Amino acid sequence: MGKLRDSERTRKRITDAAAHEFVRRGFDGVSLGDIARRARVSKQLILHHFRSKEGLFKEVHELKFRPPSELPEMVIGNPTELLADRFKMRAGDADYIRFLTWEAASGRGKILPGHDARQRRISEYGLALRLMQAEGKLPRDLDYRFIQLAILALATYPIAFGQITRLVTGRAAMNKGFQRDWHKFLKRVGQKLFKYRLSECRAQAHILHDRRPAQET
Amino acid sequence: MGKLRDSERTRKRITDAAAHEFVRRGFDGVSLGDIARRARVSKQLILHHFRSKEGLFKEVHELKFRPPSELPEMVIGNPTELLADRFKMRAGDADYIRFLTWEAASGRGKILPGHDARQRRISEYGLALRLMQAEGKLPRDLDYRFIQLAILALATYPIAFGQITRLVTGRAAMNKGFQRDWHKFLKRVGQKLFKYRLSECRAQAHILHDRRPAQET
DNA sequence: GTAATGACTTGACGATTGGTAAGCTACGAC
DNA sequence: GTCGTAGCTTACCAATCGTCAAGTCATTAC
Repeated sequence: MGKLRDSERTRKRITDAAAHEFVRRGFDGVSLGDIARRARVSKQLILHHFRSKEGLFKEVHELKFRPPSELPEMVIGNPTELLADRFKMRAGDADYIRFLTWEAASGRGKILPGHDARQRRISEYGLALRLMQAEGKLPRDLDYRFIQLAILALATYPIAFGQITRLVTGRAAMNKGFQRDWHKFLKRVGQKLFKYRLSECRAQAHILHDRRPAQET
Repeated sequence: MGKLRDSERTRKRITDAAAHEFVRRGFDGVSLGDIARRARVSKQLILHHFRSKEGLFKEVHELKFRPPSELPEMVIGNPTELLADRFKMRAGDADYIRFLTWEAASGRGKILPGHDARQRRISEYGLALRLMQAEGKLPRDLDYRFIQLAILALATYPIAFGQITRLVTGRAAMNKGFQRDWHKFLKRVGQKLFKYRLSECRAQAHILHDRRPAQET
């Protein structure tokens, strides 16, 4: 039964509402009053549970938008489907992408919330790619970090920059038809990019570069 | 010599300051006071010249971030360098990308400022790509609109999502070394993707799809 | 000259912002 | 029971938000 006072429940009500608002209008675009209204709670109660608007924001990030550091989800299947798979994941998590987009727009040089966990997660994925290269499942003439960045770019951009996707393709990024077609497109791109071809391997052996990008600016 | 009252000059001062602030902190993150301080002008004077904050924003978009509809810049050279060339352009226009990122984050479904000019510009580029397909300079098994979107994705994403680029590559998107390496990477990707190979052409002829994406959601 | 225009200043406006202080009251431990 | 803790409310706050109104003054057309 519902207790009249249940801090956990109200905290969840607040963070849910906050996540919804932050994703849609960004930190500066949302007022505590907006969140309070949506959570059906007084704004002072928000301040009571989370010390400030900033505190609420950090908590929301922690709860809703930090990658679950436990389950690794590192199931990497066929290398030619890396792109398409990643896009399918991204398409199912539009809110997260929106969050990342706000972060990208507003965060010039600021320290990232949850930096360490994210760094770890990303490095793991990069490591998996490097392993595939070592096994000959991915071309070796491409830096695995850049492959990773390219995967994220192709999987994320159409959803993040929905206005561009609409201008270019005439369809919304959330349109099911578009997502199906883009998925197919990425599969084909993945084949062209990542299929292991012995002939190419030999032909491009001379441009194999082992110079790895420096670690810092 | 400087006249004491020169509307054109002060308007420029204001729009310059506004562009700077809007790009860095977004519409909601900036107050008229901020802009006024940077332009060294009273905020009431801003309202005098542009009717409102909204009006100022639209004017700034018009002046600073609308593609110059005159010069076409449609110089498309070697198809395998489409990606790399586009990235070089983007890298030189970081402010514009930042502007696009704010737009992407905040503009869910809103009508775009300067929609028509942008639509025209983008369609022209798409047309150029289709022409290259017809001439056999680009693979025909990829929809030219998706090629266009992929080009924009790979050219824009690393700069727009600077925080991700840093996590993945360890370098800032504005780092010259990164830009050089990413440019080289895109050149190689362009070769793998867009080089015309007769053998593939024959092999993949059966999946040639003429079903074009529908025009609307 | 002088009058009109419009660039610019001053001073305030009501609303809303994030945040504080103090008190009330439901709950759980005992 | 009753008592302390903590969830929650009420009543404020100073600051800042975008905007308006009225006036000053430089410039220009005549």
